[in-house]
Amino acid sequence: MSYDLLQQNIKKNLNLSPTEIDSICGYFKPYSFKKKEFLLTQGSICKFEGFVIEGCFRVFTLDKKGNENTLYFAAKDWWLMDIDSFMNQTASDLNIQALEDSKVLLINRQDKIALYESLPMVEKLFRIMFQKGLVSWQRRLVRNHCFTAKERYFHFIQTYPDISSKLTDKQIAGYLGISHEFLSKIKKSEK
Amino acid sequence: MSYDLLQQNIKKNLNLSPTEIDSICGYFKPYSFKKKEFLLTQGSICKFEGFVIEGCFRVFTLDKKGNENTLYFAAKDWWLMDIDSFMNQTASDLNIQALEDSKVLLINRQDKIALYESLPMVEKLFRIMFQKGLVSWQRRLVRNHCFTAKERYFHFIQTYPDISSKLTDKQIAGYLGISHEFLSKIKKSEK
DNA sequence: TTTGCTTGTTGAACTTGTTCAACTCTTTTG
DNA sequence: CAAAAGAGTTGAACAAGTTCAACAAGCAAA
Repeated sequence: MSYDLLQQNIKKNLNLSPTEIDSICGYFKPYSFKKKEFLLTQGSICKFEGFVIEGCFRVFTLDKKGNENTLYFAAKDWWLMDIDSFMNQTASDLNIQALEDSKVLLINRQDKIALYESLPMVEKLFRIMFQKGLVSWQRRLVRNHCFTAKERYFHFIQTYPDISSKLTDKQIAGYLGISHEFLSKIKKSEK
Repeated sequence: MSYDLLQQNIKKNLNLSPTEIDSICGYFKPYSFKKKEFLLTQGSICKFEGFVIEGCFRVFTLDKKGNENTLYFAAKDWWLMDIDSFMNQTASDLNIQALEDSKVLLINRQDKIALYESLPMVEKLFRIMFQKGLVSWQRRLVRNHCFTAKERYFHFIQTYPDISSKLTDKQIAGYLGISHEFLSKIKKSEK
């Protein structure tokens, strides 16, 4: 069943009773996205927070020059959201697009609020999740400052072999913050 | 009284009763740090989470080459912590140093856990705080990818005029992820 | 006040990464 | 299947940022 993965993911973060986990999961509804379909486009308001069951998504911004800057990829077992737009109902800066046919479990804002209110432990769950997220973002920034593009590339493919194998080099370059031409040269230099 | 600032800061994040805010504040104890004194050094375990009342701190890593990489500065009204080391009691990667004589309110790990347990709303408070933190870190990464060093420099001094005026150019360069020589050239080019 | 340490400045040579354009190869789509 | 669009490669010229070294200026401590 498609809720297994979500249940396991919750358990990894916080030790909750099966009943509690079940009621949390009950708030999430399954949706499918076709390859290239958008779950969110910049300028619109984020209506859902999600958890990926199958497939892969790319979360990115577009700057004025038209450069795509990838914040992160969300494959199976990853959370997917524009925190700011979802919580504050402001226009989003982000685009979220399916890289392949994908399945997600989504919760809308009203239900998320109801979930927080009905089960106080959910506050703790997300407090822990966001806390872990913060640590990863801080580490990523340090890597961006200390490492060269080449080092960042190898760190990425070694850390996320399952995700990086699904991606085109252009997408990886967007994540690393370099041009795809330069990534091509990095790969050549290593052969 | 030195707790006013912490009370205000909590209120900005979550609407709690005065009683609740008071009991949260009760867990925090005031400490003073002399200029250049360390609140945390890398390799040791982070014993405290803190809130700055007065002065300013720098949170940074040291890579193998000896480059100082500044994650952030924490002046008055900022939180200060190594989340990872504090929660998981693992050796810290971070150094936290007072840039001037400073005052902080600190809470130790045992009390933080007790605080979470005694007042469930504190979970929500920190969930919201970490959520906001995550958004800022995501935005900072995007800026690092889209903006040049010059643009990042002016963004920083315009966004945090109060903090940046306390800092040396070397410290700002460490935050922006560039050499201090290059920052000197950026400043010259703009005159 | 003198000494020493740290910060900031500048130039030259260098490295890293970008941009643009041309070409090939693959994938998608009608 | 044909056509078009997208992905990857390569080279040349360029821009951004680093490194090193030398020097000046400011600050701290004795």
